[in-house]
Amino acid sequence: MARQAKYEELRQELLAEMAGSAPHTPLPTEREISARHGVSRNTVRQALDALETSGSVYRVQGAGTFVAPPVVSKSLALTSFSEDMRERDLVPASRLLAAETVRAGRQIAERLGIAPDAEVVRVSRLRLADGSPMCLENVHLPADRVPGLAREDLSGSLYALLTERYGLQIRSAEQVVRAVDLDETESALLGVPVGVSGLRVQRVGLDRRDTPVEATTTLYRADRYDIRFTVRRSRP
Amino acid sequence: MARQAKYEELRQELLAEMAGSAPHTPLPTEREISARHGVSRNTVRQALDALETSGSVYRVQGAGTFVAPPVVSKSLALTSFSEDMRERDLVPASRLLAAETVRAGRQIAERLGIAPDAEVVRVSRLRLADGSPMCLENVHLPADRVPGLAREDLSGSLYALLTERYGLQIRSAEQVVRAVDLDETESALLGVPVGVSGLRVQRVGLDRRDTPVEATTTLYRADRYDIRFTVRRSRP
DNA sequence: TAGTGGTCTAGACCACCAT
DNA sequence: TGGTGGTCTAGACCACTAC
Repeated sequence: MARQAKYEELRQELLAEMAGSAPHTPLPTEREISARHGVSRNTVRQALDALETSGSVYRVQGAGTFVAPPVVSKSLALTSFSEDMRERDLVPASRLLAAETVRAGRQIAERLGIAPDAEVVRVSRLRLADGSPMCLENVHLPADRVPGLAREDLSGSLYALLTERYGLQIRSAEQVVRAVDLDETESALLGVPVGVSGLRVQRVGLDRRDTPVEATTTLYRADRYDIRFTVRRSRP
Repeated sequence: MARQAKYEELRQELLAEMAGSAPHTPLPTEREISARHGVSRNTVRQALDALETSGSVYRVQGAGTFVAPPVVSKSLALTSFSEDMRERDLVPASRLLAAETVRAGRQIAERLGIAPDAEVVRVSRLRLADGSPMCLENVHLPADRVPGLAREDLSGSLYALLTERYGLQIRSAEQVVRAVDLDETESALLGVPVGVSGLRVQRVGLDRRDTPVEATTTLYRADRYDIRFTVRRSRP
């Protein structure tokens, strides 16, 4: 059994202690937290690093660490549709449109790093939030890595299925976001007027060896969906 | 003068050494890099952390650290329009549409955390890439923090001007991305047909104390612009 | 000038991977 | 099993902030 890391435990404790504090309230100094919780200062810094990355605190050298003001957006993380919807307080659901094995084709092959005539499993689903359409999702996976997938239960989380049934863990993803005009079929499925805008997210999911496992194109209704995130200046 | 940190120096050296290597080539072990460069292993890990975040290497516990395969997207960082275009090998330019002092109004006031009747400087610019329109940019700044801004030279980088002239450093930003239908005026300025889609990015720039400094809405041509980034699974 | 976060060291043990 | 990255310790000095 993998034990919880100390800095992770500390992170959660600090988050709980901060819960009632006003923005810009100073946290105890790193040395104080270190002494009070009986851990080294490096461990405290690991916990604070995580809290800073997630946008919960900010640090000013020479001054201290402070509770960050509430933000609209936390930093972007890789989430499944279900997780994404639950974070927005919406109830996720799914309607399977197609599940079949086909040849990859040039574009999918390039994204997955396989041969164009290799077989891929294509799973097409209409995803719902609070009972009404939110997006169209089209997933492609190399067929040899997911034998029998098309016959599995595809109503729930695909990521969970990949992990439990096939031992495939998606650890990161490359995404390309673009605005597009929806065509007639897409508009009809999403329940919006013809010709309005949609948000298209193309994703390539990678395993821990940075090898492509999944290529997904998702088409969101522009009137119900946006992407929120925090960015930081990297190197000055 | 601020000296360069050792881990930053090491990061650049490792990046240079990796330049010719094939994807998945193992790097030396952390202990080896440590010995060879005469730094502690923690410092090596700081350098590797940065390289992992930027998508240059990936690490597998128990196995090693490896050169990451080339990716379409690096992790998202806060960049100015000029920096963004240069990364895409395009030449940035600018046409000033308006620079004036106005009342904030409800929406801008909320984003900047100021009173609705407070004064803000509004700078509206058409931004060009390789000579043709790329986006419409509308920046709002609290007037009391940038006195005289409307009379400055606004043809170049606004971020540089804010830093040099007013000592304002934008360290992070919250962004909201959405697909929208362009109206007649917007289409005309961007040089696209009426009714096509645009990508709208709303940004609130924050200083090192997480205080809002700038609220910007940028409208990109969907046919010329997309957003690319890498996301990682956060906590399992 | 005192105190803060930022960087760095030289150890140590653990969890995990390949063999 | 031996070697890897992941975590952790107990120090130290530096750069910067606030007073």
